[in-house]
Amino acid sequence: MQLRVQEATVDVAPGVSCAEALKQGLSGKKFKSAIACRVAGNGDGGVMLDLSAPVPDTAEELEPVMADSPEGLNIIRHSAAHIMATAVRRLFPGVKVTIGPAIENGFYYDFDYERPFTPEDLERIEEEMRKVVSENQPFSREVVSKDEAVKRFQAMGESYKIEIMDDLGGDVFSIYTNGDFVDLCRGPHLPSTGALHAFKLTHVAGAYWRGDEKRQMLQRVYGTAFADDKALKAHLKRLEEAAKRDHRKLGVQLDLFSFHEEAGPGMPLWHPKGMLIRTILEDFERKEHLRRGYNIVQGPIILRRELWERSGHYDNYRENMYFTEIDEQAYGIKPMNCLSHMLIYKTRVRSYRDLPIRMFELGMVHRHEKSGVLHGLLRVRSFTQDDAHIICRPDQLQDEITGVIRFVQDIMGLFGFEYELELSTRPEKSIGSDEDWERATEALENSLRNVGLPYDINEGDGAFYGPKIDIKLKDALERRWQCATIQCDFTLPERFDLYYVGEDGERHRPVMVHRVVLGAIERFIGVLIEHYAGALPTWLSPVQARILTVTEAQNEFAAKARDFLRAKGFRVEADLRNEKLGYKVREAQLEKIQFILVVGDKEVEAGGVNIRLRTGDNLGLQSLDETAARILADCEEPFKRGGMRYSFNYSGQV
RNA sequence: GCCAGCGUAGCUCAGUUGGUAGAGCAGCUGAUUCGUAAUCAGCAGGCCAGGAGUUCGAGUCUCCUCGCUGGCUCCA
Repeated sequence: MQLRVQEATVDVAPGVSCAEALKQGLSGKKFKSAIACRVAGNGDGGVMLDLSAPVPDTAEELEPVMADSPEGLNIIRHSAAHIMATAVRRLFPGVKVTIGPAIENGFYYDFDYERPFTPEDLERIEEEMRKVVSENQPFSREVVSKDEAVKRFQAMGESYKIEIMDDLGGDVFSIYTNGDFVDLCRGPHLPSTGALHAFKLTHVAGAYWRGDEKRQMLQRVYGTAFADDKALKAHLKRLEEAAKRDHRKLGVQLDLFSFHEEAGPGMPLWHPKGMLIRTILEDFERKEHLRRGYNIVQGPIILRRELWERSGHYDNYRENMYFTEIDEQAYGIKPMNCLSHMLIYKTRVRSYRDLPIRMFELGMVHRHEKSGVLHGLLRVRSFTQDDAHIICRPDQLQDEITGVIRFVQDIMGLFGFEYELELSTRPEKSIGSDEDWERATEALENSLRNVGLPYDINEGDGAFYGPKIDIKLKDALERRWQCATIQCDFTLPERFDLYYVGEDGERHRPVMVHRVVLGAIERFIGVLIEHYAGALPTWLSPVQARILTVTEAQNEFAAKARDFLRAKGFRVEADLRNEKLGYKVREAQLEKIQFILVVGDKEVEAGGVNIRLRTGDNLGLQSLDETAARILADCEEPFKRGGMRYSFNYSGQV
């Protein structure tokens, strides 16, 4: 039999182990870091082979899997999980293992043990793992009948593995052995434990068995592993850097917002600079909604409880709502803005000619989120949605959804965000006819296709009243946060008896689309801060420029220059303190101010300023007019960049 | 809500085996008038998250509550 490893051709005997085949292939020196191999060209695009398994006779070509490829990293990390389980079983007799997959940037394994693991345990486990690695135990694969597998796991007391097999179904299972540890596993793995070169355990956490909060809480141990030490160190360094971009840290440093135990958890308070960012963003949004044919409306923060009963929110989300009572009347503090919008719709009879009606509200809502989920600005209890409800005819649904997706596309492009789209379909608990669901899901999917954006399908993850599209952004640590969402709703128009008069003179039921673009302003600003590491684009910066004097002799001119720029609408401060220039520069730099304008005797004489950017670049002496032109150009730059569907003309001036 | 960890001055942190609270930065006062990331000196600043307990004595040990952090679950 002949095996080809990329350019290298190796002759191996039939039935030789894959590890041996790879070793021979590698002697061609083409794939120094290959850790596994794959059979290519066998019809279904190739299968991963375990290195310890014999090469099947059908094999023609072997493709190397490089250690630093996504596939290779998965193999390394999943093998690391097995090695961790091996170590844990040695250290903690009586522990039961459950599942241990590779995940983004690492791996974990869930254990059932009599007590939680401590950070000290983590160190011991890591140490024991190093021993397992140094023992260089080969991973070997066997395919056995279910009866045989059950017998073996029963003997080891591994009841979870049996439950997994029952859930998976099937008659035969592959099991992997290294040393005395046997695990139910699909594979593949490294050839042996000694091939794991760089790993680190990071933290322990509780996790429910099968992700079900009613079931056993297990101990999850997280770790990370890479092809080599250099890559591992680089990853840990990245995490350190990411921590510096944490919006909670920057929020304090830049004096944007705060939380108070006295005010209540999840209730942000906006300081002047943070509120200025919000104001600019909100102004921008109002303009963008108006130009897209939305109407701006506003409803009250509290509405009578009966209304929430009618909408179904009282039944479904009572636990997460705040209530109050006034004059013996029960009120609910709104967790959503749609009810007011529907009441506005109902104030008159609407014709088919009036639709679609798009109502936009920067609506402050309150949701009593579970205490454990709160996270800085990214998950709060009091927040403002850039919410809109589109009430339209069924035949308009598709175009309306497409319009919203394009809107989202524009905004995300403006900020240079990468985002993920998910289409969520009908959940088990839901209301509405099959026909409605199909039509709406199809409208959402068609729109996604029309716009040509890639998306994932999240089966059964829709809201109970309709399917939806979610747009997710990443924070500094690459955790995903839902921002924009587009949801179809057949229920509320029904419950509130919304109708329009059609061409035929009859009453018809409209469809309602709930949608947010930024999502919650709070969350969006949190993600923005992390995205830009606090250095916001000039149009959004609370302070666009600061004028620094070298000595007090220039204070008069500096104040004039400040007033000149302010009169043009820019947000400018003057630092007239009796401090050294270097000190003032440092402060401005730490505050991430884009334009640092230095004024000394030379500049006063020339009637200009010396421009230093936050990048450290020095643009030299510039006139005040030239300075104003530069600030403006900087404001408009993101709007002019490619990829935008509309040309904005917005400098963020307040 | 669940599991674990943490909570000392506005911020970042130190605080020996339990013996009565400390630094840097920020703030205030004064001096200094200075050219692109920290001028010097002085002053002030704390119910050690809150409560209960153990102890002659608790920032240090135990329990409860609150809050924060990392996960899990949830997210209309």
